[in-house]
Amino acid sequence: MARTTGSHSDITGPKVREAALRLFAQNGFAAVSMRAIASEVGVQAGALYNYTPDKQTLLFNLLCTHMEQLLAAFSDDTSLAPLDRLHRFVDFHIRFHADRPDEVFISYMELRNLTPDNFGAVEALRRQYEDRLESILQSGADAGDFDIADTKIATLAVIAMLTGVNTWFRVGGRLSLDQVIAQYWDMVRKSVVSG
Amino acid sequence: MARTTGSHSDITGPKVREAALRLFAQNGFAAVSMRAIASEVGVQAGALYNYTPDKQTLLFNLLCTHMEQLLAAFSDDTSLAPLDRLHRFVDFHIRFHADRPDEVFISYMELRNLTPDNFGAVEALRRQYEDRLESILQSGADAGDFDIADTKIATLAVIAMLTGVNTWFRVGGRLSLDQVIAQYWDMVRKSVVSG
DNA sequence: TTTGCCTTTGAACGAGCGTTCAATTAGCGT
DNA sequence: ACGCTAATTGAACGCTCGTTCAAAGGCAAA
Repeated sequence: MARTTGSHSDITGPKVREAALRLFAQNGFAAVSMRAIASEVGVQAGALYNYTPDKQTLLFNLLCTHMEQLLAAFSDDTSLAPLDRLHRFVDFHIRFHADRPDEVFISYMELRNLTPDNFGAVEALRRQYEDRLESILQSGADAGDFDIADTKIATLAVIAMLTGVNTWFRVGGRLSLDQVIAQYWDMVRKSVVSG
Repeated sequence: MARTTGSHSDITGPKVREAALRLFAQNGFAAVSMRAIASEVGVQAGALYNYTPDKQTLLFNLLCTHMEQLLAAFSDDTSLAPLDRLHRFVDFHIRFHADRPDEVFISYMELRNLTPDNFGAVEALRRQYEDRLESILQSGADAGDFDIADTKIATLAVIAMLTGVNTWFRVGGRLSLDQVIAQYWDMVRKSVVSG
């Protein structure tokens, strides 16, 4: 046997990325073999190399795509009051991340499995995202709406807190996503305003 | 050659755990071979099996020991005011974790490489620690000192925020640990009190 | 219907993996 | 000084890994 009935690049390509994403998130990059990914897709391992030059690039593309979608999805509105901009950021961040648990997970866990070059590229994208939040906090601090000792630290503190939602939140759990967002917004708001 | 000059169990045992800890933190459990650990210690791979029944148990012991030391190191004082108890927790958590970056890192990253039984044991220890913080928040909420919608969520939010320090803090960086703790305490305090 | 390309197979490669174990020897108790 | 024990070596086991590639065959255009 060689080429099989129904085989097509447009179908197999996305399936490879989806299978790799799910398996990397579940078992970790190093613990997932190309054969395991192939088996999930329903092809032999060799066929994967029509869709990625190697395993490393497969991971890199997943992380890059995720970060680019994250940056593209959030649009700040600098004409709003800093507090409203922050509110929109918190709401967006929690929702976007809750929708993509696997992507978020590998973006944090598998960074060290990137080559130095690839790591640098992903880090640069992450920093861009952090800068979006920091500029909001800086605006609020400049306007006197916020009381923040160091905006860089506050940025990292808020992002860590919000991203932590992904470690425990499950749809259909005790609380709805709206309830979760409401409480996190309450805590974030209080933590940065004067008082 | 067989037994080598200076070889001794009391020396090699700790060296194995230290090397495994460092390498697991640096490269990830799955990416570190027993031969790599042995090489770091200065022995052959076979010698490691005098100190651990297998690689999995080596990881499990590292995580277990870390969690047990964490639990043993923090002593709550329920006679204090909730705000003071929380202050002590924040200070303790950041200092303890900043002192053990490798242990903290693998405790978060390598949980999924544990067998289900081992995972359950470590999870139980982690939950004990979270419960310590939650009881502080609950006390403050009951006393009317804190304004918290859901203490379980607030617990996870605070811990995520505090543990996030480890992803960027480095001794000798722009800020001292005391400065970092001061700002995090400010943010945590404001996020839970009324306002 | 034929042609040629695109996709996939399946075997193969060398390397490295966790783990075991008989042989060997350093160091300690006597 | 000597024998025992504990620590270590080094080779070997069967297995899986990422990756390559000639061969094969489905599919679309002509």
